[in-house]
Amino acid sequence: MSERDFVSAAEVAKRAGVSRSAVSRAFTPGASVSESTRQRVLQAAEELGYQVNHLARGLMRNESGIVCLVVSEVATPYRSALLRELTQQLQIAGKVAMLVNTDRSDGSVDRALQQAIRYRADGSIILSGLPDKSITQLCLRNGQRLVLINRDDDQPGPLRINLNDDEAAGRVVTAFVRAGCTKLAFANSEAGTPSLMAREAGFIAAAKAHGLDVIVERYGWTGYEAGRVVAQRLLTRSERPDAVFCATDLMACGFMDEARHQFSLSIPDQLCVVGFDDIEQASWASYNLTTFAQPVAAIARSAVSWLTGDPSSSGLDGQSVKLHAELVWRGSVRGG
Amino acid sequence: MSERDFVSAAEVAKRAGVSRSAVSRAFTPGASVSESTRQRVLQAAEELGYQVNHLARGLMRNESGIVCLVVSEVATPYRSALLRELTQQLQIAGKVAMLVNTDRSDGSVDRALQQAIRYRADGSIILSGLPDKSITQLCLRNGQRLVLINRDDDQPGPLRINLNDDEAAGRVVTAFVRAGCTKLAFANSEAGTPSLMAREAGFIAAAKAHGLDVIVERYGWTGYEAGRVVAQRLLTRSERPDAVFCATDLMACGFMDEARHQFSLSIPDQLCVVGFDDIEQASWASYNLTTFAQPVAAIARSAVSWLTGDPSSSGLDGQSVKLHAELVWRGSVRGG
DNA sequence: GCAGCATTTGCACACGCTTGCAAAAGCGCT
DNA sequence: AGCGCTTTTGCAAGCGTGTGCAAATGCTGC
Repeated sequence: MSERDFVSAAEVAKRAGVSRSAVSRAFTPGASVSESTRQRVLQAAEELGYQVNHLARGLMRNESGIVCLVVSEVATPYRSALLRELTQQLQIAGKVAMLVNTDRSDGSVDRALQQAIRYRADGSIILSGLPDKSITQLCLRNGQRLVLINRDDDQPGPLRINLNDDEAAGRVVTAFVRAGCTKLAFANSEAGTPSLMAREAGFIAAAKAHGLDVIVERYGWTGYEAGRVVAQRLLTRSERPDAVFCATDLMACGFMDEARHQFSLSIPDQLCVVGFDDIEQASWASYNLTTFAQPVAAIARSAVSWLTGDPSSSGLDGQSVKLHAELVWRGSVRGG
Repeated sequence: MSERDFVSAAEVAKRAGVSRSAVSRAFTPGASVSESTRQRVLQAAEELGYQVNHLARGLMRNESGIVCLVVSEVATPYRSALLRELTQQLQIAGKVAMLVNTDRSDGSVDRALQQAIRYRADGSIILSGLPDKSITQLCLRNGQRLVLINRDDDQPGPLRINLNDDEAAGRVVTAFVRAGCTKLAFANSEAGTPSLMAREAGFIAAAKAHGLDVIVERYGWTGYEAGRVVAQRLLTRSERPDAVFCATDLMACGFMDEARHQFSLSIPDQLCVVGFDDIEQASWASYNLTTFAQPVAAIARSAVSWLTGDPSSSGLDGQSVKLHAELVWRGSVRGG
């Protein structure tokens, strides 16, 4: 019972009365087989419960059909939404997703990519962290395609997908100004990833263009708790902000909860809030948060289509895609 | 550049001045190699950037190290938390997770399991839906191990992990009664999965034991929106419930938001609410929901340890594990 | 019936690895 | 040195598949 005994193409061949190559071809789209034998093979396969061994196929073809997803904090709303989108797109493209968790430790992403190489993945998509240069080289040298999402690394080779973070941040300032806010604050985390810093920089720059200063507070790792702590700090200042741009929806949720339940502030009357990501909770009645929608579907589509694309047509090298984050107006800013 | 050209064990062998078998053994824990040659091989491998080809290894050993996770609605808080736990445990156990999305369509789970077989996965863990009997047979016949989480199927073979849903539901009734509630309601979805139905049945039974009736309302698929709709229906009844047990935290969040923002009810003063799952949002200040914590870590541990366990010791057959959902007291019920 | 051609089929090798088996090497002892 | 024993090593046979190549088959038009 415990012994693993899969049915092989040879057995199917015998049952169908054809050669083993025939059954191989019957399962290879576009191969040279007559319709009659193809049917006979398929029938025999069905009866025996045969399934092509993708390990062996991958060994021969030198491409496994596996795409490795490297991600930390999978359980976070934005990450899991992106993950859903990616796996769906991959399945549609006939690939299969391999999921590798990373933590904050240094070699974590590198180990994930090693796994990818060991399974001869056709490519890897990195949602968190950055790979070491050496391992990136190793991947590329092996014909592994790499996609970096929202991690701006400047080495050539990988496809880099990013958003217009700074421009988006600029639009927040005009929204705040139009709402009559004057004391702007930015709630960031200490993670310091390029996209977070771009939002901060863009916000500050646009504020300066309006002649406004920005109070910046950073704490923790872009989660709900971090938002509460930052709120705690910002709202106890002598000069209390009347508008906050949070680097992340999760932080915005924490911020709003703290503002309401600990400081009894009313949103948007006394405080305007804008977030980023448009996670599901942003649309919940308790938050009703105006925020920027990450185009997760578009991100996934371009990642997958580049991974599965023809190498000659798309070019394996140093692409950079910039996508647009759309502002979703809800009720956390006055006068939407 | 586009050609995939991995370095093979043969090249490592040549560089290290040993036979190909030696390098194979150097990478196989517990194989018979002298420490000196092992070091030489490892060094050569390092220099060449060699990574064992797990496709070929899996082909030989007839076990790939892949475990397939079959799940729908990955982006849901409870699902993604379970997913995080599972992938972590799998990585610790030296396995790697393959993620397959399913939708509500019928053959969806079956297709996922076919993928698993094609990649000769060592086992599959099913978080959503139920496989067809025939495909289950196929899996088991192939020595694929199967784990079903919260899906009570009674066919022998797979490991079935469940919670004490009905007993838990009973404790909700005593909590409501102690809070002085008399008009009980149960907010369910139309999904009709065994665990949801067990919660409903357990709740009704315990209420009856207290001489109380329960109004049941079912709508949609256990999400936030479903919770709002059910609230809409329940709270417009002539005899408005003063206590609601929601089949799911997500539904509870929707329910609470609707109750507060559309019906201006105060929780827990006018309405007590209990949920199930203990998703992260349940602990957010806006909800502060008393609910049952799914022991996701324990679930993942038992699933993985059974999958990776010695077949002779654990026995491949018909295990059933029942785990305990712990009540987490927060502020959505009076008198916690 | 046969030449000429397109289509289909089978053979055999390759892919990169593991592992049983027997030969070789090391080692402690007389 | 020689024996018996354990450890290490290399050989070669697989694992299940894809695919180039040549042989075989089918088809068309005379």
